[in-house]
Amino acid sequence: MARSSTSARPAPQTRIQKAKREAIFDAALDVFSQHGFRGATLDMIAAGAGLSKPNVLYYFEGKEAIYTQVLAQILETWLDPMLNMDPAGEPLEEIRGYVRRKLEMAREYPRESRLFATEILQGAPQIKSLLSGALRDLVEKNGQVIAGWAAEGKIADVHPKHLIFMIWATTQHYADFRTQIDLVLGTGEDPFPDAQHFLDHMFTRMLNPDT
Amino acid sequence: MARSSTSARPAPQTRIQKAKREAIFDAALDVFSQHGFRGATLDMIAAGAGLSKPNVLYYFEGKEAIYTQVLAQILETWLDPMLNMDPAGEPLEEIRGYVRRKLEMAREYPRESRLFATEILQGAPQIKSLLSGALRDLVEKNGQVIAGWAAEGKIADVHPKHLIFMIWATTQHYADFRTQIDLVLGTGEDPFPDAQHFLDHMFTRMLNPDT
DNA sequence: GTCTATATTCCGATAGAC
DNA sequence: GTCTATCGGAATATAGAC
Repeated sequence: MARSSTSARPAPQTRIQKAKREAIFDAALDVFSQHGFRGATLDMIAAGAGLSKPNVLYYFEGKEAIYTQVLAQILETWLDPMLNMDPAGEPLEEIRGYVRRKLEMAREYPRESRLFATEILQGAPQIKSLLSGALRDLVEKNGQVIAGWAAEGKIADVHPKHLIFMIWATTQHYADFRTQIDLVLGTGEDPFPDAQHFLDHMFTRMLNPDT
Repeated sequence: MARSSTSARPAPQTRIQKAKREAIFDAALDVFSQHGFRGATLDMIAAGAGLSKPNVLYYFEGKEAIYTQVLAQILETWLDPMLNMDPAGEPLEEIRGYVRRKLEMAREYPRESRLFATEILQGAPQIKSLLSGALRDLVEKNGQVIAGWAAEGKIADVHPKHLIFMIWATTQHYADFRTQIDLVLGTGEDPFPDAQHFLDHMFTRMLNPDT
């Protein structure tokens, strides 16, 4: 009679339970990123996970709990482990490397990008504090590194925070607006190779201190 | 017994009817752009328009009809009257002018931008044909003008379509991700003046043919 | 743990009085 | 034309058998 049966829902214990929770997570990411929170239904998530609806609710307290936990999970990989400029590094390489990693993220994790975009578009009801806290500090810190490089003449004199916004906008665009890009390009081809080359070229031109 | 009472809903006739339809349109744009189609409710729209729910349904055939018509309406001002490069114009001015007008649109019509973004994020179910038709042609045409300028050495040699994507991404970002921008900047200040100057500066650097 | 059946809430749409 | 009241379907969540 120690510590069992006290919590409302089981913490992941056995391998099987963990696997099912992950299947639900994955299906939920699919559904929420495509339809938004309100547009998603438990039936869709259950079907995607290969479970019945009540069985999904055995593992999670409810639809909102699933959404909150999925969002929290993706923020760890999204907000923003890659924004970590080394003041001692080669400035152009540091920034271009960040652009490359962000574009790689957009390519590999488009569902996460779209879910994040949906959350922001709707006013970031669940992650306001994270944006004004941890993310703000991260932008402040890295912005100062960039400003330092500019002051030393190692890169062009650009507004650091808007540069970061521009990197976010241009890279995430290839995940969030992928539908539009594919339809406008018309070809069935992967836009990322061209995008990678284009962005590398453009940020190089923007940051070149010698012009 | 000529032509009355045949259509299911009244076409806008009197001034008052037209005004109420516009009030509904405006409220619907508010609600749909913030919550998406599924997240919006007729009660929200009715409240925003100052009408009862059945009264809203007197003027429109249903929720989906409202959404479709609002979307069609905004596309006229959004997709994309500003993308009209003059081959005989000054290249840098043509492109910078387009950036400026797009950013101005993001500032003046953020609801339209967000509704459009939501529609694309969810796979553009209603406007696929428009994207692969009219918009695709527009990008093709203007892309060739830009490519011509690059071939003549009047601007740097950049990938024209990805340049257009970049303009869309960077300008719309200030409408669609405004919540994030405000929280990250922390100050309550309008980000658009800095954005305007920053983007003008950056696109100038990107397109300068002499480097 | 997992299911079928069902309770409950919410929302789009309609009926009908005025 | 506009309202109150309500129907009917959909979706979240629960009950209870197995």
